Amino acid sequence: MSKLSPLVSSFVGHFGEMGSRWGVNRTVGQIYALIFVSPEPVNAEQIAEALDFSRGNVSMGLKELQAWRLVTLRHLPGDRREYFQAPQDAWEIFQTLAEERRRREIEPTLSMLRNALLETPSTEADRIALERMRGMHDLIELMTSWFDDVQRLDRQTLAQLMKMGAKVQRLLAFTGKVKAPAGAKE
Amino acid sequence: MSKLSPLVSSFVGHFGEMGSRWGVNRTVGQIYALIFVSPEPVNAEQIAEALDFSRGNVSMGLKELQAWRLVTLRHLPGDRREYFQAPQDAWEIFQTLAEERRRREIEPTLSMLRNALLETPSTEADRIALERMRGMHDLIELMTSWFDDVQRLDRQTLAQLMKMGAKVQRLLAFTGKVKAPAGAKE
DNA sequence: CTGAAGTTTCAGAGTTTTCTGAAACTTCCC
DNA sequence: GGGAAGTTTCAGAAAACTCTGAAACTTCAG
Repeated sequence: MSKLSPLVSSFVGHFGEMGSRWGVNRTVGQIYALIFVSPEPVNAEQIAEALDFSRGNVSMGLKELQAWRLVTLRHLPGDRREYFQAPQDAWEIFQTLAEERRRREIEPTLSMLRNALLETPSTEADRIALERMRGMHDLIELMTSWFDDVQRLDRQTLAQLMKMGAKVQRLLAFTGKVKAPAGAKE
Repeated sequence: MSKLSPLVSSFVGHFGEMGSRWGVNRTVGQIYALIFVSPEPVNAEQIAEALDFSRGNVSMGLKELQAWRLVTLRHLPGDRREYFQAPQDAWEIFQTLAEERRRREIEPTLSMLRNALLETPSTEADRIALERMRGMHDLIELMTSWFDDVQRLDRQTLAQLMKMGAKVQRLLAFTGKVKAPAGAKE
């Protein structure tokens, strides 16, 4: 494990660089990348050696990856150390990421907006500000509740929906006509 | 403009705090928030005074917001200064954000993966690593091309799709039966 | 061309975040 | 309980990022 192949090394390096854009630090990105491509589960010691990070740093990084639910813990029989592996199911990873990002990046703002909307504006400027906040709030609510719905769909349906892509429009147009005759509003 | 109301002040403060989670710095978050709720377009000087930032900092922040396409430039007749305003259409904002994030957070990784997939693995470990990278690559491609499709839909269709939420499943199941009789694969 | 009004740049100071490594802690076996 | 193996914590060093303010630049009117 000590020396990484050029292939793995460049993958790991890229994740380190991108980490900060994704909301984690360099270390965390690299640790994840390494675990993701490792054929076998790896332990903290192996990670520290392969990436040349301090043991403490790896421990923090692993803790954060667990908080993101991006790695899972494994125990090998007859070995007290903890081994880590990354779920490989791409959909599952995507869902986890979406949920966590929502929790960290969207929920706090939604709750701030909800609070703000309880206020009664005392000036014209505040009235306008509140109106705009309401617009933002409503969009976020719509997006997240749609996301909830989509997450509840089974994979097959989801795959079907995605493969359809823009063609879904025709399908919807058709349904619209069946349910609401031409000229009906909305 | 010099003194912000408590309402606006807390909105602006929140955007400052969240900024780093969203991939911009505190200044940029606050400037955007201020512009977003301002009843009238504002100029750099007004922003600097309202938020108590240096003029240079505001200039950098506005540049970045323009790079994100989150603010637009306006000129008032008979005034040489540049005035900024935030588009208010929630869908448009959402689209812009999605596009920019994709460009910054996803495209670089996609192109790294495409490159990696051209390699021929020389060891078993590399072969496995490549396989996993391919999984990641394929999911990202699927997601982004679906996203392209959805972005091309008109608003009404999109709104309809979102309001349907999970009910879309029934619709798809129905189509599936029409097009591919029970038992057909996929 | 000149200078006033406005904007941008950037070196360096200030602040925040990350990382190390040693110490403290936990767990498990004998 | 004692101690070996392993993990976590955390103070302070190092690195990265942000912000200021003065200087350079741009634009425009006269």
